[in-house]
Amino acid sequence: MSTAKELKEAGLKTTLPRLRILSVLEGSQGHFTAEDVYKALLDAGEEIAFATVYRVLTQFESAGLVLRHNFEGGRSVFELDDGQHHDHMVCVKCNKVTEFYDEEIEKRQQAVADKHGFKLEGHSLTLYGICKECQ
Amino acid sequence: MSTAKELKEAGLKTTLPRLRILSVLEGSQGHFTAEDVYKALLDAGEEIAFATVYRVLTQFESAGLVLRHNFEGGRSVFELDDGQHHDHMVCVKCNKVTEFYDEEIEKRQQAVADKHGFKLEGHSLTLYGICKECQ
DNA sequence: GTATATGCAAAACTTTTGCATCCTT
DNA sequence: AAGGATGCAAAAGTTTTGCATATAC
Repeated sequence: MSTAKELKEAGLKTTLPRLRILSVLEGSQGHFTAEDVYKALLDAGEEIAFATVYRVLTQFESAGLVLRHNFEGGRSVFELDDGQHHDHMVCVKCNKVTEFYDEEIEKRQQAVADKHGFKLEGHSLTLYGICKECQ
Repeated sequence: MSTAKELKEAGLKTTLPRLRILSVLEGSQGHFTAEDVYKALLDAGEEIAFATVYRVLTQFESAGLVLRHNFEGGRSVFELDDGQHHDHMVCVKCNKVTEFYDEEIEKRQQAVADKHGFKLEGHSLTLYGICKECQ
């Protein structure tokens, strides 16, 4: 799965800034604010404009390549969308983000929506607490 | 449950702006952006500064009188904290907010946290979709 | 009277946008 | 060559803050 191909399939031109941002998102952490991405590129010695980071992340979101989350704290957090839905646990001390998936929770959400005649289109579930390492 | 008493118990002086904001929050809708509160007061002919609305809401949050939510859309939403925990369904068309509570979801969240050695302190669950009226 | 709260304006932050220039195809 | 992308700077939107004045106790 070449990153260039991913861009093509999303209908986006293969440009250096986009490839660089994609490669950051594919890094180990998985969850990034726009600033995280910007700094990661600067640290790697790669020039980029902050506005471009936002524009590209927004395009990636529209193209379905990236998910955007609004955790507490006011800043958007972005992650690659691998198609596997999951929810998040965020450590309030170190900000580490851990993913999880619980079939029963998913089912109950749908049941709750159904009960209210609400047509469910998506959801956001985030657990806040202290991760094992920070306790 | 006089509102003045609520303020006293929270350790806050009983001032007119605070009483007015409290009375807005006690209104029927239940969920307000800072702007909602500000406009409600202006519409009622009561002068107030936008900064005061934010300051008071933030104080109320610290005092445990009010909960602050970060739904999609970037603006904070505030509601009185009546002590009864609940989650939210937000209509993506009319922005109406409906509350719900599901015991099973709560339990599963704790179970997920336990499984990861995560000390759960809170959570945020919001369902997005189209409410009955908007369909 | 003293401490605290408010109003106003300005600042701080995050995110978006206009426009000239540059790059991809 | 043509359309779209980037960089820069400025704007927009939300929330916070400094400071003089006003208010609660």
